[in-house]
Order: sequence, then C-alpha cells, then structure tokens
Amino acid sequence: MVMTTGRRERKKAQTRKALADAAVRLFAEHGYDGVTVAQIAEAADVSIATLFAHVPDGKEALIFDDGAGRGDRLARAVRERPPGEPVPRALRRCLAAGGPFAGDLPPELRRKRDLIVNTPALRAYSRTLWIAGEPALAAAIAAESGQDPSGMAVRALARYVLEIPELAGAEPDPLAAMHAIFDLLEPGWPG
Amino acid sequence: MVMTTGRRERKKAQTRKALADAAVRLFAEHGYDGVTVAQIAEAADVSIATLFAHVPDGKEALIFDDGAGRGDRLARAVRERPPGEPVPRALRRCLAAGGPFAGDLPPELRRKRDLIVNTPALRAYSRTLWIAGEPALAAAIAAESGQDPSGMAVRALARYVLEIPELAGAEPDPLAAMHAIFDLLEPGWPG
DNA sequence: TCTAAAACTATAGTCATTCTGGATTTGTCG
DNA sequence: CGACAAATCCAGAATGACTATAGTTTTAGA
Repeated sequence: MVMTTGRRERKKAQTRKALADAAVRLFAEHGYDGVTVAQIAEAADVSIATLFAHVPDGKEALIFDDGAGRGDRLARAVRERPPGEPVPRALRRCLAAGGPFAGDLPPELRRKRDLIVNTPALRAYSRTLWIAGEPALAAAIAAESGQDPSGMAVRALARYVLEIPELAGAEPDPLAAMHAIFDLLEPGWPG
Repeated sequence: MVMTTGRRERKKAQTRKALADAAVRLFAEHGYDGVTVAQIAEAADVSIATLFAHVPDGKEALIFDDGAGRGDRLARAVRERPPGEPVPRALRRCLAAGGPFAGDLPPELRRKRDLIVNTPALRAYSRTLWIAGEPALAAAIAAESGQDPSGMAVRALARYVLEIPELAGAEPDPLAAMHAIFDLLEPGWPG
C-alpha cells in the first residue's frame, strides 16, 4: 500500500525543500565554499545527520531537489517526438526548453542557474546528473536508428548530446552554441 | 640560474616517484578507498604535510607523476603531422599509441591502467588531465581549418576528442571503439 | 490503542586537506 | 670555509565532509 500523499511523504518533501532553499540562499550569499553543511542544516532546522539522510549524495546535491531526471527527459523527447521529425531536431527542441538554455527565467531560477554555472563543484555534479541518462538516451536513439543500444557509436552520441549543457552553458550565447554543436554532430548521425 | 640537475631537484623527483610507486602498489593491493594518504606517506617515508606539498591536487593525483601533458600531446600531433595528412587521422594515430589503447604494455603499466579504468575517482581525475589540453587542441585544430579557436564548434570538437579515452577505455575492444567514435565525428569535421 | 517501521537526534568517529610554527637542508656568495 | 636566504621538511592541531552508533520520537496501519 503506497500512500503517496501521507503526512510522512509531505513532511519529507517539505524538509528536503527547506534544505534546498537554505542551500541556494546561503550559497548565493557566501559562495559554495563559504558555507558549511552544518550551517545549512542549522538554517533548515535539522541535524547534520538528518541532512545527510535526505541528501545522501552530499553537499553538491543539496540544491538539486527537483529530481535527477534531466537526461531521461531527452530520451522521452526522442520517443515521443512528432512523427517524421528527425531525432536531432527533437533533441534540439528539448534542450532549448530547459537547463541553461531557457531564455527568460524567474529571477529565483536564474540565480540558481548562475550559481551552478559558476561553481565548479556544482557544474560537475550537474554533469553527472545529465550523464546518468546516457543509457536511456542511447536506448532511445538506438531504437530509432535500428542499432545496437550498447554499441560505441550510439553510446558516444548519447554522451556527447548530454554533455552539451556543460559545454555550451557558459558561452555568451548558449543557445547558438548548442546549435553549433548539433551542426557538428548531425552529419555523422546514423539512420 | 636554473640548475635542472641539482641535488635538490633530484631528491624532489625521487620523493615524488616514491610516493607514486607506493600509491600504485597500495591501491592495487587494497583498492583506492582501502588506502589512506597517511599509509601512502608512511610507505614513502615522508610526513603527510610533505605528501601534500609534492601532490597539491590530492589523493587522486598521486599516481599521475608522469606529467599532465596528455592533452597537449594531441595538439602537437596535429601540428607536426606529415604534410597532407587529414587532422582526424593524425589524432587517431596519436590516441592509438598511448593511454588506454596501447596494445601490449609491460605488466606494471597494465596494472596501473586497469586501476585507473576501474576506479571512478581515478578515472574522473584522468579525464580532467585530458581535458586540460582542450585549449591547446582547439587552437591546433582551428589553425588547420582557419576557424576561430574560441568558437564553439572547434571547442566542442576538441573536447569530444579528448573525452574519447574515458568513453572508449572501458570497452571490450577500446581501439575499435575509438575508431567508431571518429567515424561519427569525421563527417562534421570542418575544413 | 498497540506495534513496528521510519525519521530524527546527539555524539563520536574517520579521512582528506590545510594551517602553523619551528627545525633542517641546500644553494650561493663573500 | 662560513653565513645567510630560500626551499624543504615535519609534528601537531584544526577544519570540514561524511559515516556509524545507539537511543528517542513520530507516524502508519491494524
């Protein structure tokens, strides 16, 4: 019996959000290295042990409370794209919509995005979140082009696409940079 | 006056090597996480403070004593390739010669390579060493194709090439995997 | 209400890394 | 040679992330 809306789950999500909010605020104020996990736990009014129970992946994971499913979104975009649309175009669309490429964000999210882009530890962790979706994306691409999902060509393609945010995110014009990379990858695209 | 062969430099290199040797041996015996830097310092007969003076980048950097210049080798391979040879072919040759792709290595080096490939922390650090050569490789590629060295297309190309070792290094046939990736990148290659 | 799982906490570790402050060694120059 | 400055070394303490333990509170569900 999975009661997804029990008080327990609600409190859990609430605490997780309090931790993420405290982390974003404090990081923005004092910088990532200028804040200790003890201070974040204090600000969220929980013990350090509880903090790590909620965020087992550690300090860098604190601000990423909105699920890890970044890479998986791309796989879904491929699978559910309009019929006839080429795979790379679907990927361009999906990438452009989120992550570092979205044009106008609420100031709160913009601050968070800048924080990630400008903090090496957070950028690196963000990359691992994206890359975790590699098998899913490789499977989706392979299904469309009739290739082996574990073959190197498909795997590399998935990896290269998933690394675009980190590669283009810090450019003056991230969106243009993203398209430039796709223009590079598309000629070799299978199928 | 830079006396490159003074006793000081010699002792320094000697200690650095002792640390690297002790680290490789202990890591191979007990695994990366099964060894503390204190044990490595002990085995090399130096204090912990001295260990960090020799290896400021920390535990992962211990076994990489042979200069960081991996990525730079690729840039040189491009610049000094035989006249008329396409850039990608020169890169294939250079990559195939070293890193995880070399066929027959002395058992000592093979053990070290397996250690790196099978240890996430070491693999990640190895990647940062490769990637550090991105600007140099991008400059070399740009010079050949008459493009802007800081343009996204060239930068992405350099990055993607430098990530081949991490991407293909763990495959059953690393060399074949490497060539598969180049077959993917070459159609979009500029110039 | 009763019970067992889940969540919370304080406390005490372990480990990597940095800092401090002083000793020792080495290159150089008079 | 002998002294001086720089580089090197070291013990020891401190910081900070993270883990392990063991006991307390809260909640879900019968």
